[in-house]
Formats: sequence, C-alpha cells, structure tokens
Amino acid sequence: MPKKSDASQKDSGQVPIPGMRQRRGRKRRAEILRAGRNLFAQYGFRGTSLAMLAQEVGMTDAGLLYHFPTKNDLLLAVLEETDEAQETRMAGDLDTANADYIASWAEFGQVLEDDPVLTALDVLMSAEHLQTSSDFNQYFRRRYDSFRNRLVRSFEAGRAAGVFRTDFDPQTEAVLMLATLDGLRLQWLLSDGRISMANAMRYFIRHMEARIRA
Amino acid sequence: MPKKSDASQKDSGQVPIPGMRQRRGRKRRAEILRAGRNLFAQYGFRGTSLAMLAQEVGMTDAGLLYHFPTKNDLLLAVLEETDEAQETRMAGDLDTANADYIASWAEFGQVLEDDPVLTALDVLMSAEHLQTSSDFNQYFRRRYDSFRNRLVRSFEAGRAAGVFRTDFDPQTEAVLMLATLDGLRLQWLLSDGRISMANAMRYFIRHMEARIRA
DNA sequence: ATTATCTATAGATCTATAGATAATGC
DNA sequence: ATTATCTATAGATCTATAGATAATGC
Repeated sequence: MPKKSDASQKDSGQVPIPGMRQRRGRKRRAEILRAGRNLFAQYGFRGTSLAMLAQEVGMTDAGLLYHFPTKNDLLLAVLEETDEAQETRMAGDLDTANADYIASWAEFGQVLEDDPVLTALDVLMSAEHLQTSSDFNQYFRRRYDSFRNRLVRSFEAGRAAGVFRTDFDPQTEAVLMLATLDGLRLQWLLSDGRISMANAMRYFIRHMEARIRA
Repeated sequence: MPKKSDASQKDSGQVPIPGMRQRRGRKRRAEILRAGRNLFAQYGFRGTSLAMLAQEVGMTDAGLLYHFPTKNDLLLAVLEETDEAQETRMAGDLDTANADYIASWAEFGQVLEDDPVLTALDVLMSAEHLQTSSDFNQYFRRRYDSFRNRLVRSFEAGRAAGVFRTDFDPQTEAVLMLATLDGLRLQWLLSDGRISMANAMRYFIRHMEARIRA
C-alpha cells in the first residue's frame, strides 16, 4: 500500500518521502493533491502555476515544493492517485476475461459523468502530453494499450463461451468502444452536460451487443 | 475572399491589416501562419512561445508581432485558415441535407490521417480551451453544434427519402459519429498510427448504416 | 531532534511596447 | 513615403533553491 517510487529525478535514494511522517504533513500532502487534481483539470498542466496551487491550499510555493520537489512530481502523484480511483470504479472486482466486462461498459459514460473533475483532467492531460518527448506520454500510451487488451480478452472470452458471434473484429470493436467514450467526454464537456455521455454510451453498447450476440 | 475581420481587441477600426500590402509581407504572414499551425499542433498553444515561432520563421518576436498584434490573434488566424481547409475537405461540395452526407463520413478517418498536423492541432486546441473563460471556447462549441446539426439534417433527409428506418435517434447517432471520430484521433496519435483511424471509421459507419437502413 | 513551512531571491522565461532602421512600391 | 522588420527593454510571470523559523512527536 505505501508508495515507494516517487520516481523523481532528484528523489534518487532511500530517502523517506517528505511530508509523510507527521499527521500535519500527510494532511497537507492530501490537500495539495486535491488542489492539483482540480486546477490541472481546470487550467491544464501548463496553465496552472505553482503560485496558483500554493494559494489554493493556503501556503507558499516553496512550502509546496517541500512535499513535491518539482511540478512534474506533483502531476505524477495526481495521476497515480486518480488512476487507482478510476481503476476500481471502472473495473471494480469484475473479471475482465469475461463477456460481462463488455456489457459493463454501458455504464462507463455514467461513471465519467459522476466525476467531472477526473474526466476533464484526463482529457486535458492526454492532449497536453501527446508528444513522445513528454515525460507522461508513455503513461497514456500504456493506459490505452491496457484498456484495449482487456476489451479484446473479454470479446474472446465471450466467443469461447458461445455468447458472441465470430464474424466481427475484436480489436476494431475495442478501439471503437474506447474512441466513443473518449469522444463523448469532449462533447459532454463542451456542452455543459447538455449532451449526455451516459445515454449515448448506453445506446452505443446496446446496439453493439445486439450486433455481435450469437 | 479577403478576410475582413481580424477580430482582435486592438485591431478595432478601419485600419488596413498589417503585412498584407506588400508581397514580402504577405509571404511572411503565410510563413508565420504555417509555423503557428505546426508548433501549436506539436507543443500546444501554451507550450509554444513567441520566441519559438519567431525562430521558426527566422525573425524576431517583435517582427512577428507586427503581423499579429498578440499571440491570441495568431491562433485565431490559424484556426480560421485551417477551418476553411477542413471545411472543404470534409464537406466538399456535398449537400448536407442528403443521406449521402452520412455515408461520406466513412472516409473522414482517412481524411484526418492525411493531415496529421491539423488533426493534432485540433485535439490540442479543443482540450486547451475547454474552459468557458477561454476566448476560443465558443469557437469549438459552435463547431460541434454545426457538425451535429448537419448530421441530424442528413439523417432526417434520409428518412424523408425512405432510405433510413424510423426507429433510431438521429441526435444520439450524430453525437456518436462525432465522438467516434474524435476518440479515434487520440488513439491514432498515441499509437504512432498503429491504430488506424481510417479503417475503424469505415468499420463503424458500415455497421451503423446497416442498422439504420430501411 | 526532526519535520514542515516560510521569506527572500536567483535565473530563466514570456508577452508586449517604443523607437530606430531597412526594404518596398509608387 | 510607406511598410516591414529589428534592437533593446519593461514588466510580469514562473520554477526552483538556500537558509531561517515554526510546529510536531518522542
């Protein structure tokens, strides 16, 4: 459970993670993470300054940098944290090598609507780090690969169980499911929620399932 | 054909647009726009400095700002220009109040693959200006509305012509078509083209059409 | 005694302006 | 004569560091 690798260029050794020893420190750290999540989601990584973050939690930039040696380290921590949260909400205790995993995606539009901050954060961060030169580019590549792989595995499990037909392309279906959810986020965010991700995603999965069902 | 509204806060009156009188100026202006498109697409708006832009075209920041009084003005001009290009490529001379317009979307994945710079630009800019406070937020909202409206009109025209069934929701279908294309851009960009937008989009439209055909 | 935070500041940007100089078109 | 570009610089950030002070846990 305790995070070991803070993976900073500077945080090289066996040094204990700062701000985790005292209760006061742990609390502050959590506040900074929350501020980071909110401000990065609102203004983007580049659009958020240390000064903004520090003011949000009511401390100075320097104080903030005691907890996270660089701004990059803060983003990394924010992503790690939200990733865990998203992971459990999206997959839960569900077995992904199972046709039910596909069906569960019908509700992922709703899941994202329930956490607008995380949704905006994800859209902004993935766009800001499309460049391979970015430190976080790999992070997003891996996540997409991982989601696609799970979906493909689930399609194949469904076929093996005789639930799905054999005349469709699992890889392309997986790509389209992810694309649909990603694209819906943008329209949802750009319409103040007037365009419903939840409804559109349910609609999409319903028709997709009808088409591939054996 | 000549652009009248440069719509800058400073460029308020009847003042002739700078850099458009002499051939040298027009050429420079075009170079700056090209540099803007490329660098914004690569590093984002905030990630690109006037210094980077100026160096790219081989001039000083100040020289550049003679042509575009502010960085915002430059982005605006870049968007206007690329928008025109995209418009003609995506809609062409096609009548949108026609079922064929829907069918033509099968090729839009390919269209976007053919212009990676514009595709990356669009993904980055729309993400960087999700905030309503941004000057460019409206621009993107309007574009989405416009695309959705065309698609809905096309679905309705198809129904009127007896080509499409009546038991589907045109609005949701339009949302999903746009979402799919948008989402594919991200996966395409994050997979160095390994994931094909063109193929996935054709696959999607083929199945969608089969489902709604009368 | 150790951990968390602050003050002060270095050094590197970044956008934009003022005023001078070079290139162009009539 | 006018248009395009340059030099120089103001003024506002921004990230990060050094060293001092305040708060905590043993």
